[in-house]
Amino acid sequence: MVTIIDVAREAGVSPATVSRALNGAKVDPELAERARAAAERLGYRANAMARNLRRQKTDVLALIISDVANPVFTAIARGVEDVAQRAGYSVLLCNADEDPDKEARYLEVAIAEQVAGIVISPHAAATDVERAIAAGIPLVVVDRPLDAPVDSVLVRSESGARAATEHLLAEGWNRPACLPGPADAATALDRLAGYRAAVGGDGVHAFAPFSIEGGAAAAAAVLDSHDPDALLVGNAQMTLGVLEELARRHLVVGRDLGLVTFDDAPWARFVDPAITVVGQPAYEIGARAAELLLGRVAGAAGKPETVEFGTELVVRASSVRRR
Amino acid sequence: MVTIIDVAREAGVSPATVSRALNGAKVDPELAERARAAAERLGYRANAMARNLRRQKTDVLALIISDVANPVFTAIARGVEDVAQRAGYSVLLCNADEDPDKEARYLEVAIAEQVAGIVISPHAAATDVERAIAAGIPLVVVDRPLDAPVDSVLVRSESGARAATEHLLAEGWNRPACLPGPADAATALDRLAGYRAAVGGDGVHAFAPFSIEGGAAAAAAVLDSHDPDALLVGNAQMTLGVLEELARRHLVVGRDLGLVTFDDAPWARFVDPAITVVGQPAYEIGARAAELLLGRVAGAAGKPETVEFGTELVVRASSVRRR
DNA sequence: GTGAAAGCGCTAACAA
DNA sequence: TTGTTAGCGCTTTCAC
Repeated sequence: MVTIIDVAREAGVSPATVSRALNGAKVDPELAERARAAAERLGYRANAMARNLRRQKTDVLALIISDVANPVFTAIARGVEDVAQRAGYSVLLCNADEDPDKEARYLEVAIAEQVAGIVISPHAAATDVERAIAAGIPLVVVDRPLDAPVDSVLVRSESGARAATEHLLAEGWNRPACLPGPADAATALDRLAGYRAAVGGDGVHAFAPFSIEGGAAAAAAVLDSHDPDALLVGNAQMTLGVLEELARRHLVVGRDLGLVTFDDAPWARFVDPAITVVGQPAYEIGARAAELLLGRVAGAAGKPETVEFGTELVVRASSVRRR
Repeated sequence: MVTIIDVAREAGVSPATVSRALNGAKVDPELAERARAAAERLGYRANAMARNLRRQKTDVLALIISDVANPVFTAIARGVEDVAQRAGYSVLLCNADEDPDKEARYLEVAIAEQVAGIVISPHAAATDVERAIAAGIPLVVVDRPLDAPVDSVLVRSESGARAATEHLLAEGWNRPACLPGPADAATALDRLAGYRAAVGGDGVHAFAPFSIEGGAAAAAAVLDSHDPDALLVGNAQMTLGVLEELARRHLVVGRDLGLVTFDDAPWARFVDPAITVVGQPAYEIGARAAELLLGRVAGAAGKPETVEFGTELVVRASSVRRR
């Protein structure tokens, strides 16, 4: 490893001067040039660990998302990354995989690595972020709210679910059921609440994980126990499982059953029939979260802020009753 | 921040003893317990930067992938993560987004952060990994080969493309065209070569980026200039664009046109018609790459190793001619 | 087995 | 402006 001392020796200046030259502080142009040339010649890369240790801060943000396979989160990641990149931060992407243990482990890693800030989509509202806060690391929550006073960038899931359900009812599907997701996810509960507001009662629902298997299981559960004529599904992953289960039962979407799902996955337009979705502005959510976070990193004080984005109902064939 | 010195003071022992106790070195059980209790009481988290600086190594691997939105790469990521996790390493996931600049930037970050090792799916065969190698950081390439002597975990794209094309021909599609991907990606060239071997000539092809837009553009190009009756598509993202373009032209897959694509995306079974795919063992690729890398991290010497996985043709409706 | 002390590579305070 | 020096928090000799 070539250190700043090697460079200093090579350039015939002091390590401090090399450091200043490479970090854009005021240095005699001639010496700066010598330092730069020497660094180049030796292929010098500043050791980030040493620098960070000394500076007591990093230029790395951690983004802990609940599922990389979910297109919503990859879009959020893009938003976070673009904003962070532009501000000179790199983003450490961590995939918690809807697993609270993994999530906790990544939080610990983020703290140990002393990241400048954390964006997290917590698996459950009870996720413990105390240690991060205690360590003085700014933290912004996305997608799912948290039982803690932190900055949040959320989506009005409830009104989205309500609008979607009303749309189903208006299309003549009179017995919609709701597959909101896992019972410990706040967004799932919000969706269920919106659904219930629209049906004007308890309705029918089945909790299940945000996964292909979860979707299949939940669909099977409501189809076995009740006789729904439409489904409101919590996310795109689940929808794949739902489609699988429906195919198994020879049920045709748009004829036997109406379908609306959360998340406008890129493939939603191409399945048969095309799927009506409740779209979320995922990229913007990520970007806004990163902006909020960078503000805190820069020292912005004040109460935790909550930003809420609306959803957009994109009507396609799956929710329109075939005549 | 609570440091090891605070803990030492609290426990009435020396910092060295605390360090030893917390890292499982030989310490008197009684003192060890006191140290552990004090650490717990104070909520002590070892500062990873300081530790790494001192130890001159990290327990973080970097995984630089070309596109998080591509299900193949998220599956690879899972494989890498599972193996790394089990060995006590965390994985820093970097999304190069098929952008050589971003890719280079992440490589620099990985070097600066002194990661223990790097798994990378390089955008192009010319990607420069010299600095990483010069810095002594072990590196394993996945999915796409590199013009450098490094460990690689690859897929036999050529034979996969060949088998897929032969399948199309056998199904009676006599004029298949190939949309292999971008001209600077080695896998794209391999796929083209396999296709050409099967058609026994140059055939028809159009290069385009591995993206939805790329797929649409490439499909438009071959449809405008030639009259193919089948398409072999380079990846799942592109296929979404191809489907879009075909819909725009009112061409029906399975009737007007046969279709086979690389990558068994989770949605491939559900689009209309279900898509015949050349599946890759993505998870295993990631897992194998991580194993190889950890071997090198642990000091395994020897020539660069190349592991090749086969592909699997999964025949669905899109390539079967409707009667 | 334990503690004192050195030092990883860097930057910031201080002197010159 | 530049160089010298101290020290970020940790682990690891080296004495004891």
